Amino acid sequence: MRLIDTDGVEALTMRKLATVLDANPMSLYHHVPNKDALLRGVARMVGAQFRTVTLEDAPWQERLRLLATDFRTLAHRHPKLMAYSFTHQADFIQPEDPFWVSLAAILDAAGVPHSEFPQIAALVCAVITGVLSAELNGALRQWSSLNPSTPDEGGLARPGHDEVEVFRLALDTIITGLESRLADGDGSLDAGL
Amino acid sequence: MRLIDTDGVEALTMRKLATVLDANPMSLYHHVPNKDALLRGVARMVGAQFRTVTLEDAPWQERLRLLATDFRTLAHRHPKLMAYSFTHQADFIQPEDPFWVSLAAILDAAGVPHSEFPQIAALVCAVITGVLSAELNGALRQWSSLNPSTPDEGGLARPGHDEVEVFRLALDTIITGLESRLADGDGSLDAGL
DNA sequence: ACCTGAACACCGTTCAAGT
DNA sequence: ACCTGAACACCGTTCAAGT
Repeated sequence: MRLIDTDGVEALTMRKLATVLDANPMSLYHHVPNKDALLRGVARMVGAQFRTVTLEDAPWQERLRLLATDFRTLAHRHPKLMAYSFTHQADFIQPEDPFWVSLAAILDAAGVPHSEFPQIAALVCAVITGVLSAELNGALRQWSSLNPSTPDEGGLARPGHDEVEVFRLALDTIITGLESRLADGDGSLDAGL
Repeated sequence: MRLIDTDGVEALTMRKLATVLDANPMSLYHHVPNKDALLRGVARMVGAQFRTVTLEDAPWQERLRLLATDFRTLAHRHPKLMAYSFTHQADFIQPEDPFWVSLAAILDAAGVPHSEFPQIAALVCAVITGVLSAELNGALRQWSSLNPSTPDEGGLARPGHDEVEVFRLALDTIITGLESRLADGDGSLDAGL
């Protein structure tokens, strides 16, 4: 983790790891089948650190906001590893993970019909990890500083810490969108397609 | 491109490229400073292929939907490269790109106030590329097939092609969210924070 | 049983020497 | 001026040989 956090996942090398551990590079293969398995193991260890409090009786909107920001907090603790996991490990989120369990409970509380659950859950996961990885890899800051067509207005960019705001904005926007979807088609109509 | 499309970006090697081109590996360095610059160049060439028709007088919602699906079409033409670009090139979308120009025009038509433009634009880009890269790397399919807590229901997953639907769903959801944001705070209030 | 040195098949890139 | 062979400093992984 120290190697990954400071220099990025691609800087983690079986050989470097071995020297840090004062071991022979080949001894690692006694504990792990290969480098990919090692990275999956590390990612799962970090993922297992996820914690969130369950506000049973709060409105689902607030619970979802809390779940997402708790996830963001974890992601910022190991940005390099999480950015890597989001894009290289499609199975990073597992059904038993607290994150998924909480998400399922929240969507259930929101009244998402069973038939629509897989798609809505996938949508929420995709938006959260998508915005988060844009934030972690710098794209979010890049986009926030791109003005419409007048790039000579004021300074180069806004003061700073725009990224939390964009994350919150994205979260609020899909929450509002889900609200109105759940309001006007409770009988699970495939509205508008 | 042939090498990248078939075997992925990480399979593109200066040495392999050279043999495909019937050249000496070192001759490449006469045309390109290094491998990273080569990948940026290829990514920009593909990005420049983006085309979308401008429906000046259609509602902004429909224009945004079209922009996003046109972008998705391009992404699916070179999935490996685009997935790589999304996560490794924060400046993949440039201010002069048709995509960005169109997005700016659409948000303007939607009545997004100038002060909120950077954040809304970043939000839209993040959601589109985020969901798209989840789709390209397989995470979207993974999530769609994860049922709430009854993993023993019916078959293993839905028939197929769920992913377009999730993309459309995400798009519709943020559009609806933006609609209500633009409706109730036209004077650019920082609502709800 | 456990460990490990040497080796294999690769990388990106430099640089001096060729034409 | 342009090209390129050899070399450098790395990789992940195998495998036979050591203890």
